[in-house]
Amino acid sequence: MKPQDTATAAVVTADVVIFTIQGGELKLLLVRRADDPCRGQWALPGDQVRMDEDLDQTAMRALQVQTGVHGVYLEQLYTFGRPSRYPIARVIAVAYYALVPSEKLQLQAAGNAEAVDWFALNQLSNLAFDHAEIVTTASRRLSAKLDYSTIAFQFMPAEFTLSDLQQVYEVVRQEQLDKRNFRKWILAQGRIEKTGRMRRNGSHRPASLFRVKNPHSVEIIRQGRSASANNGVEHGQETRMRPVGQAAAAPVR
Amino acid sequence: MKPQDTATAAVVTADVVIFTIQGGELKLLLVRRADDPCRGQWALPGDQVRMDEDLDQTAMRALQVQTGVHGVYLEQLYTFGRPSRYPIARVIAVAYYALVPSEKLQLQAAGNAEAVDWFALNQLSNLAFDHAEIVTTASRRLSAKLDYSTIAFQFMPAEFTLSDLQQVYEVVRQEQLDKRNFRKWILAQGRIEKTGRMRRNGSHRPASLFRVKNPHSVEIIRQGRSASANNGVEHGQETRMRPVGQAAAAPVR
DNA sequence: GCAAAAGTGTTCGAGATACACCCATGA
DNA sequence: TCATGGGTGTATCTCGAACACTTTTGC
Repeated sequence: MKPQDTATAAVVTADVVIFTIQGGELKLLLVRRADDPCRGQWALPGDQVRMDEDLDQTAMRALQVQTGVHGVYLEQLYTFGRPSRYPIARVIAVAYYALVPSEKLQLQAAGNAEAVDWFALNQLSNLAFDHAEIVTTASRRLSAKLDYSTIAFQFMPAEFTLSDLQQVYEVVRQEQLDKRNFRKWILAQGRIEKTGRMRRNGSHRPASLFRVKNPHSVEIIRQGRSASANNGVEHGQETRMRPVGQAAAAPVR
Repeated sequence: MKPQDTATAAVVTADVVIFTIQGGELKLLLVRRADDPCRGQWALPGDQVRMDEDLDQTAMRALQVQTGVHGVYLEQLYTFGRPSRYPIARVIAVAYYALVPSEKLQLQAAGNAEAVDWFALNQLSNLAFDHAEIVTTASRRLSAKLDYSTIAFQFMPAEFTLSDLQQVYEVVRQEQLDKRNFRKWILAQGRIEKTGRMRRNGSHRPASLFRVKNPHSVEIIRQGRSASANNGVEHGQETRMRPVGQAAAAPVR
């Protein structure tokens, strides 16, 4: 509140946990650091917040520079600020997470990264700083949000099969789902529709392709109930539209 | 990631949205600023993050200094960092929200506040900076979290009636609930128990008093389902214990 | 014809919802 | 005795969970 009193200025960074589904695994993007501290260690992509830059913009910029993708789902996760989390300086990290469709993968090491690669979530080498903690938090958030929002669609390319979509849920939640129940459930939501095209993929029956009706919105599915209301007050479904290429506003959770 | 390159140091503050239930209304605590900028305007309590201080600690400190309470529920909300949100300097606010039982209210203007008071949520005068936006975000989070966690108990004093508790849900969600269904639902959870004592409160039948079995934990109630699993994999209920007087870790949502 | 994934319905049970009256007290 | 909030039970409905076989294709 009183920035002029004690000049406790800190460095603020935006670091991004970038998820994708690849080969039936949940993977995330790491960069090998070219600079000290922690030179040579794998870390989350991220960068300092510039003076005239919004936090979301920093996250998007870091995302774009490291992966070449833009217009993907990006949401603020949590802010990590333990004094000891970074050696020497006081660095506070505003962590974001992003979901990238498996089609958009185009890697390019750039900036202060000497290498970029995808890692399966359960086989991470030891990460720089407190980035392991950030990854854990992001995974939990992703898994939770899968259950009460339409975030899963953000992993999907423009056209996909129901098996593709089911796989997202299975990989993130780490459990097998029943095909019939999954299809009933996902179709009952009315958020996807058949494109009319089919994908033939091997020596078996071809699969119908679907598209998301409203690909750039992430909606909250289950509004809470907890106990029954006895009047007609309807408090609207939470919905947030997000222009492509822009970060989401502060989320409901 | 490279704090030494461009010295983009910012001031970081922790600001707290402090909720309580008072007189059947959801209220929050504001302070009138004694200093520029925005001198004389009402704002959220908060302070600069000190060099050796965790973000949670800053929030707790601000909370304690302004209200004299400690050991209440405190959770990080979101980080606000628009470049224009604060005049002159670049100030990034890590926002928290806190829930205070209605019994613990002890106000005292201190620090850089010339006055402290409670305001009903729907009659806020225009707040300093982007604090109105922060309050909106906090209210949404609170309302959402009521539905899928046991956060409501954090509003309750040590002993309370079921009507008291129901009122919390009604006030926050802004709708009337059916008494029978509410009691069935809340008792079926098995998280509260009768103390054996009664409260006599007026010219009507006395009410049984209850206590929370596990008052310092906030648990996630509804684990998501989305589609039925067909194997026995049980992924544990999310539960976080939080020592009294300490801030919560990064939440699931 | 055979391997491999796509596609499809029904039954069951738990929990959410709707709904109305008696009880204990103080004035 | 009356006004006030405390306290209780039942019927119905919705939705999630369990469960197995046929279809279409490529080889």
